[in-house]
Amino acid sequence: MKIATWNVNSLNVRLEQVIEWLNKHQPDVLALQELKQEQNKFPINEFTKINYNAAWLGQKTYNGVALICKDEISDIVYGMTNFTDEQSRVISATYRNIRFICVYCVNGESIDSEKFIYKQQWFDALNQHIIHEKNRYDNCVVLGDFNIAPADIDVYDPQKWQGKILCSDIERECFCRMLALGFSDSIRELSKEKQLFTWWDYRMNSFRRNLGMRIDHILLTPQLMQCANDFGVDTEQRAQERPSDHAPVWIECNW
DNA sequence: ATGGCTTCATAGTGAAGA
Repeated sequence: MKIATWNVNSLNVRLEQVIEWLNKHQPDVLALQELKQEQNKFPINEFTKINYNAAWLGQKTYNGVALICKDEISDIVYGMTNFTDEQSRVISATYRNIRFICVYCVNGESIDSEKFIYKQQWFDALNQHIIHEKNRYDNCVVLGDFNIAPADIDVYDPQKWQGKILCSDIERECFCRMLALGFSDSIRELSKEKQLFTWWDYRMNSFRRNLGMRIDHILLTPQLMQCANDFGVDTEQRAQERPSDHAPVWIECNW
């Protein structure tokens, strides 16, 4: 089974690239973030045309998440349990008896911002949601744009970013607490201690200079982690014309 | 130099992303 996640930074702009990517890579599941598209504008026909199903949660202008799957999707939950959020950031669904939780986590702007308070509250709610889902399903995947670089190795210039948004101790503790619920950071484990990035700022020629961060993650429960055998970050996609600032990230497991 | 670019929005002295 091939499982992928990609923050597409507007599905309106990137639809053609997403369809091409699905055709080329044929993942079983692709989690998308930042659709930036109203619920009723989601181009479901473009996905069914190439034999994919989808569950999505959109809104105007910002956020928006989707799960694109090769086969039947069931038990779709929109948003988080016990947390009312006007922002469309979470969708959960079952595919081949595995629970997939697609997340577009709060950015937070800066650690002295109001949005950073929201980020912390939001992650508390996400943990509760994950606990709830994990009680219902043995095998879970939490994947998406976490907006957290878990360690210094995940940052191109840790000195410059020390204590800053995406890299603060508070955020890294949030990430650790999530793993402590019973998940592995699959890309980190499969790549060992190798540095790799999933996002590069549009500015400063960041991609060409490889000034990036690893903020998109695929978290796996133990049985799934045990059968994970390959992974990749599709930097070719980030190198294309008019790319998203995030690259697709994928893992393969014998499931 | 706390900028640089991209998207969505509106016509802002923009807002937000990461």
